[in-house]
Amino acid sequence: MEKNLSKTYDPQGIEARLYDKWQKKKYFHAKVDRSKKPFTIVMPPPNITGQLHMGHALDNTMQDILIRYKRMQGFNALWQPGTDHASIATEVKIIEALKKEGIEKEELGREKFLERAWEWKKEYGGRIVSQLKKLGSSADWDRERFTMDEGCSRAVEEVFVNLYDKGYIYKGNRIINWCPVCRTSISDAEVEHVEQAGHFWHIKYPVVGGAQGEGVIVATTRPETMLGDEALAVNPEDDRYRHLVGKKVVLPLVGKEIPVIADSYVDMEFGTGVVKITPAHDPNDFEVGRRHQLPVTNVMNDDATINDKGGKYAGMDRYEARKAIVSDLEEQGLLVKVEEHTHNVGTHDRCKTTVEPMAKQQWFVAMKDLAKPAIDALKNGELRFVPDRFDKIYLHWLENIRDWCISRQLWWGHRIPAYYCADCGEIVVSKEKPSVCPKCGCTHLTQDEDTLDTWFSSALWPFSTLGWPYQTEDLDYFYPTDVLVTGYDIIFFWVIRMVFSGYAHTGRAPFSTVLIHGLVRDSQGRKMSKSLGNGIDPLEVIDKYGADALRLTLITGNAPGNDMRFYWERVESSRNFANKVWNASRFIMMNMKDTVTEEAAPSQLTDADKWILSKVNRLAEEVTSNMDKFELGIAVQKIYDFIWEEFCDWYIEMMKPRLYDEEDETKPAALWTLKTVLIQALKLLHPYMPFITEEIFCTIQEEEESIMISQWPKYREDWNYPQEEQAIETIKEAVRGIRNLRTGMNVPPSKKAKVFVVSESANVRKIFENGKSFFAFLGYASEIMIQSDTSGIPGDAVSAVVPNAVLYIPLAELVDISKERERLKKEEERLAKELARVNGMLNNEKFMSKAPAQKVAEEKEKLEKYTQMMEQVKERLAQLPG
RNA sequence: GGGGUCUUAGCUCAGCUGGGAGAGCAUCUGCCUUACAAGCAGAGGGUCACAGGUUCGAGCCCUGUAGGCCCCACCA
Repeated sequence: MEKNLSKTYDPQGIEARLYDKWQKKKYFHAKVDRSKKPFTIVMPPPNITGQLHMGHALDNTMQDILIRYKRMQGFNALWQPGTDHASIATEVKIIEALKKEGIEKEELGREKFLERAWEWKKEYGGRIVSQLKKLGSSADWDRERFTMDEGCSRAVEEVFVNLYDKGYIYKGNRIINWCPVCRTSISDAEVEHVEQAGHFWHIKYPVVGGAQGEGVIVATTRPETMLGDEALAVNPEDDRYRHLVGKKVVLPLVGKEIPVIADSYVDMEFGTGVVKITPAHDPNDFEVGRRHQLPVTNVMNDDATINDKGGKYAGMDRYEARKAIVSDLEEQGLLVKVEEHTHNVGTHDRCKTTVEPMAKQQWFVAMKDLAKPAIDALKNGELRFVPDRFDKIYLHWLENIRDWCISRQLWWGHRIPAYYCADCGEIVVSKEKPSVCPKCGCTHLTQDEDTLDTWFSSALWPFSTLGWPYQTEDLDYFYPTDVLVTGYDIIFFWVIRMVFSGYAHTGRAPFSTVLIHGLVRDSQGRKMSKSLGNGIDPLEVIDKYGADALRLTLITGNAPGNDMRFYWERVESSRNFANKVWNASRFIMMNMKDTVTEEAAPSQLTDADKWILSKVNRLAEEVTSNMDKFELGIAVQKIYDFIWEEFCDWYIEMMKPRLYDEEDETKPAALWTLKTVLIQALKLLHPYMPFITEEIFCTIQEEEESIMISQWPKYREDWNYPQEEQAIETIKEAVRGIRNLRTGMNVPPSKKAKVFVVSESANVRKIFENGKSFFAFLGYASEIMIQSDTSGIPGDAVSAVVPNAVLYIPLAELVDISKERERLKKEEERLAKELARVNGMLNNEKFMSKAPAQKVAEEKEKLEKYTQMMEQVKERLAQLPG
């Protein structure tokens, strides 16, 4: 079965072919099967507007690793994929496209606009899905869903009506965050606070009936809002202003009289201790206004220009108005002073526009009660974050949660299922449009114009995709899901909302573990962004180096929840590893030829075979344990090290003499071991590097269909060979000793030399005897002499001391006695240090009485080993002439 | 204002429940040894930010300090 493979691994072509095969074979598809345990992950639905970026690549690689791992472990693994309609992002794209055609959204009309949006979705919505496939994602595409498909929309209606009926959804006039550019309300989670340099304007409000020039000084950062002032407030404890409470002041420029009120909200220490109260444009003022029954006067239009309540300022943009107002105040002598002031300004996270708090009629979800089970979930262990430091972030947000503004003044999205009666004003919330008004019986009903926050539908994703609100088999079997993988940046937007929605509508947490990852940054640590132009396209990386290399790069050396930097050099080194795996496999297959390699009996295996079997056995155990703890980076590092160092650099090299010798009786055992260990390693590597492992597996294992449905390696007690492991480690040390000597003397590998191994231990001599052939090969030896004493060894040989043995290489013409002494002295020094440390511990009574017995035993063993080596070094030094 | 996190080799980072610090890249030396030069064999390089504490033992746990980053927050 000789195989011809190219000299380097070329992912191009292989990846597409294998992915097609997997899809055709339906390996990704999960069906309800009560005989198997389910393992479910829902994919965070990427926006239909999106293009694959590094964040997606990392997020989906992690999910694919977990899914492939569980699938191989025999779980019925479902990775539920789909896309998000992304209301505002998509709407903006459509508007842009229309603009290019010279069409305004409004003139097109709602219906036509939505047609355009669906067309757009049809054309571009699948783009990111095909990109995810390039990454190797083994999601169940047969189950692909869309947040606005029929089922998900049905779930949205169900939830809305349900929460409304229970009183959790209400409509009200409250302060919301308004984006004047997007012309829609946004939720608190979408507001980003950015520090900005501004001014603190001190304005004098004349007291009604007061003396000439008497006034109250108020400091504000936003003078334009004074047009909507309804009061001035002072702290009730503030002696400076006590006499003013109950009096009236004149609102400058407007001329209307407003009261001075006392409210403990006012901080006496800050500013002048007097606050202007603008109920319509500040959340605090809104609350104060409510307590004091103040009117709510909205002075702005939706584009943040001043409205007709603003008198002469009407029509001006808010910043123009600010300038005009300040200059008018100055003219009237009411501007007392201006200070520099930096403060945090709320901006819309997607367009960076400064949001305008405004009182408006909107729909809200009352959060307090709904948040409770989500808080308890963490405390009673139904839900956990990995890493657990995100617990606090989650809890803090939930414990301070405010009602969620869910209505958006957009067209693309789930339209709010509320209907208004034109005749009597009745509001009907219903899944179906009512034909008549239940109150007055008329037929003049119109649906609410607004749509829902995009996160309202994605909050239902873990169960809406499985059939909810219907009690489907899928829902019953696959829900609740197991792990949710996402970045820390969307805990507030999505994770929290899924959790409380899960409890509210299914009575359970939608998943038990949230695995959090960080951001992929550029090589300078900056966030990758379109505006900076520093983004690296994962598809470009895949084209150049392959999906496996990209995946390995994203997972290696990265701890959960931590950000990472992207370096091309790291992709290169991942690619190099792929190549290493490729060539090791190629080498093994080249040597297999027609040899039938049946399972070798333990008696046929050499020490080296048992050593590597034992190693791969423990590797499987450790990797499994790491993966169960979501330590993907640690797991893959171990696989990498095993394959490259133990398997390639040592084991394959050890095997070469056996493979090259046609007469060698142990050759079949060697081939069997090579193949077996390779396959074990490939399986462990498969979740991380699915393509290359599949390609090799299918070439070497013709009888098996695919590595992705093969069985995950399990620890086997019969592959545990501690003694053989020890034996090979001894020889490895000897090989290193020889190589060090030779390098020190600049002896090229082509110059072979005789090597003497001297040991008083019959056991050690036996170990070397057993490993003689590869020991000679690895140590560039022309001949190996194993003996119990130094008889016959030339006096001018160089030597190296290893545990329980001394090696001698007679290289008369190259030996430099002074260098030899220097080397030995150095070794003596090192051993002395080690001995001092070990003795220190063992002579420490407290250590002896308190340290665990195993640790004490370990140290005693070391003492023995070092003492023995020290003796050898001293003896050797004494032998040296001069 | 509150919270989190980081500070480990020249660079970027690992280091899982405390038991004598690792990787990749970079640097230096020698090798085209019939799987791999995208490779092999070696080497150098770290007071684990600083100061205390707990412990037989601390990169790891506790307290404080300094600096960086992030998140949350209704001082106008």
